[in-house]
Amino acid sequence: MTKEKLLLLDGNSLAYRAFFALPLLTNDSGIHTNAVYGFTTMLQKILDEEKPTKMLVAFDAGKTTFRHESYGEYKGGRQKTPPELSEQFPYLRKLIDAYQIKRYELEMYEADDIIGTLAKQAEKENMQVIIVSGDKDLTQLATDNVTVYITRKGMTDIEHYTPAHIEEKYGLTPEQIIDMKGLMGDSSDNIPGVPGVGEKTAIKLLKEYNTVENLYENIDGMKASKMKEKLVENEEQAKMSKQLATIYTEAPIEITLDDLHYAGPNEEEVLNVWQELSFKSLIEKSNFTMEEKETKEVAFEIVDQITEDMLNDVMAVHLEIENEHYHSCRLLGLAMTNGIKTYYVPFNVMHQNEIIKNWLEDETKKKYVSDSKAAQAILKRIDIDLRGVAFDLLLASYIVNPSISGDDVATLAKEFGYIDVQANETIYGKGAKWAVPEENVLAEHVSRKAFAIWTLQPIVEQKLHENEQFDLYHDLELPLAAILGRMESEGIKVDISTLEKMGEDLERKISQLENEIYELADEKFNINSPKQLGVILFDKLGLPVVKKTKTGYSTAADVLEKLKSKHKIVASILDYRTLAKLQSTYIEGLMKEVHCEDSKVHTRFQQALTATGRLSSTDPNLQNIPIRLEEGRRIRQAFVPSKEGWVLFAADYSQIELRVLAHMSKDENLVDAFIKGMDIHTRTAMDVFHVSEDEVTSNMRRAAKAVNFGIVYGISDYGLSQNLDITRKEAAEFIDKYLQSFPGVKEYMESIVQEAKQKGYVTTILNRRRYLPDITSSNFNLRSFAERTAMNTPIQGSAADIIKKAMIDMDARLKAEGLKSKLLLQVHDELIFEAPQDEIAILERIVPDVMEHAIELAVPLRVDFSYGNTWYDAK
DNA sequence: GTTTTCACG
DNA sequence: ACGTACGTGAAAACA
Repeated sequence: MTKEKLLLLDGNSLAYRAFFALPLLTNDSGIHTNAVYGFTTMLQKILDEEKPTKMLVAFDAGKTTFRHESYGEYKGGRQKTPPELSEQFPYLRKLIDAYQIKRYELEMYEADDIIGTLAKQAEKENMQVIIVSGDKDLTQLATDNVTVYITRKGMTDIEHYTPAHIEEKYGLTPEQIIDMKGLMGDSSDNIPGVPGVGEKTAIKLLKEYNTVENLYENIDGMKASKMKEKLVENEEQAKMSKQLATIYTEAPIEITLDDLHYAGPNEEEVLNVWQELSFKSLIEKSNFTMEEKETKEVAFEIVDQITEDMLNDVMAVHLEIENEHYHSCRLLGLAMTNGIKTYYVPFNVMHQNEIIKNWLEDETKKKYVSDSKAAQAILKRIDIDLRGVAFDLLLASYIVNPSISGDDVATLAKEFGYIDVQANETIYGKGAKWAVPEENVLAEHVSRKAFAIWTLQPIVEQKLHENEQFDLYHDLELPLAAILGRMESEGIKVDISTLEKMGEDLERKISQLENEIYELADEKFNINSPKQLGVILFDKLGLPVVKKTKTGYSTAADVLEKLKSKHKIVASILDYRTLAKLQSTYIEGLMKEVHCEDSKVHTRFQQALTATGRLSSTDPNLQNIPIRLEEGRRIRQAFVPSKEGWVLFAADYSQIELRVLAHMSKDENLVDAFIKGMDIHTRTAMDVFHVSEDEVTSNMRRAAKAVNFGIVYGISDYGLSQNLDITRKEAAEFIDKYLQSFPGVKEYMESIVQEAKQKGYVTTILNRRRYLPDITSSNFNLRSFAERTAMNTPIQGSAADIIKKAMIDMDARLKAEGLKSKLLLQVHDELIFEAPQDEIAILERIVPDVMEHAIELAVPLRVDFSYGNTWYDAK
């Protein structure tokens, strides 16, 4: 028989953990669900990984325990359980019952004691025991057969405490965890410990004296110190604290190990609870079987001929494509509905059909769609110019909440509680099993999508109005989608032969470096493998380990940079990395993306993806083409105008983010610097270092520049210290000096974090929102992250608003001036056009004009520009 | 599928 | 004490 595996869960602790780690989710009827949700994801993960044969969830019972008898103040001063959490416990119990897991609580004892008692019993029976909790106290129970899992940030990140791990982490045995707590106390349980003794001191003392008792037996030998006094003064308190922290392993429990057999969940029951709690993503992902959900009937008709009477003035339309690569994949068909009649038109019926082409191109015929940019691009390929888009579900959802992940209609619809669209995966399968289903199935699926868009249009628009975001959606994102669609369809020409030549060049250099590296290492290995490279550098060559990753040694560039002086091989590896990156990503990768029909790349700009409102670019990503180093920058020589006699014209905002910060903070000093047109980093250096303009050294300017970056990112001393390779203390001093010089910035940063805490979100100039649920987390890391995000998002997001507005204005201006010049790319703070040579003089006038006045700020916006025969030359 | 690294603003 | 700078995408290795 295989060994029994017992899983013991600390119900209260895990629920608390989940509650504070996750944002306050609610189900459709307004009940809070985040604690149950976190518990569930953690439970699923552990069940999948551990496959236990026995299980129990222990809960605390009642208010008083035996610990209160010896110490009345135990757990005193504790905040009342928030009502948002209390209301979740009944659901948690229901869920555990649905999983058919035993749960247990015992008067006068805590969950810890139940778990400790059972763990000891199980160990005697030679079982393998896993304890799961959010509370590190439980680690005192770890033995060779008992592992304690503690959830870290989020709920599914779990740290495994074995005696070895505890030894490594604290240098203590599991039993000494109790002594540690006796000495340092625990504020959350109101255990006093010895005042002035924290974790560090406690560990130091225990390494010398092993236990609290032994410490006091030998305390006379300790040399006189403030700490010794404290220890002597608080001997009783320390001993009592240790007692309080000790988990009682002989609780009078009335259940036995035999009662804990676990045979798996009642899947239907679990699904019912999930349904009740609106755990849509879990329902989606689970492979639990359930009788077919009663989805609403959607009557649809597959048409083999299109007639005028089918086409109304307002309809929802959905174009079904094979996959996300809409510049190359097949169009399968389209569905359209007016809410009463729904039609599915297979591709071969709509193809080269004048009636539907005319309707799709008719500006006065309003279309509700999801992802209008994709629709426009795919139709363009069959010579149809989509017009009259009046609603875009994808963009509207993104404006309501940019954190929504997924861009398919099923996912978006579910966000608004509409469940009658199936996931694409359900219809098509995935991976090798992917296939287009028979026409009836396909037609129903696509019809359901169109119907969902129709149904959701008023609901989502209402939400936009409520949030005062309708203008942002309707006047910015929606027209921008059409512009981006044209940019993508137009594409940018790539000179393949230039890339090929560079590739051959690189190939030679790379193989030479390879040989050099093998020679220096005295063996061949895969330089691309951080793991193998780590072995060579740190084990074989004995270089000092600067930084570790969670899987081993870090070999990142900043680490290697510090090792450069230690061994010749390091510089070669850095060079190799640079060239290998160029070769694989920018030569080979880019060539794969060039369409052979027109020698162009057609990127896709993701318009509903980033949390801040920026665009992103994929297949290929044209927003990260090298520029900083000359070798890489030459890649840009391969990007050329599409027509003879044309050039590429590039215009970029200067310091847009800091100007946005000046505008929003109204800091007098920062505003003044921009109004006077000063070099902002030099000006910052003058103020921070208290020197005159000509006394600013290049190092001072460099430091000031890093501080300015830090400010935009949501400053932290640690981050700045890493960037400048200085100590944290020095970094903190820099920041302090900066904030003294720019008091308005300081005030702004503090107020934006306060606002985020109060409202739960931050906004940009055009009222784009980003929700920050972690801003109130009790977890330091999560909260700090959210605070930095609160500072950064209005800046980055407002800059994104500005350039998007500039793109719309620019499009109108080009049209108004009757120019042939075309906008091709956007790279966050710059626009790239191709233009006939004879329009350059005009562009030099109108591009900066439009960009600089897209949105008026309290400081001027400044745009630099240039042009040339390739992207490289537009510098 | 996740992790590490590195390209950009 | 806690351990990260903000926002992205692609390639390669490894599990």
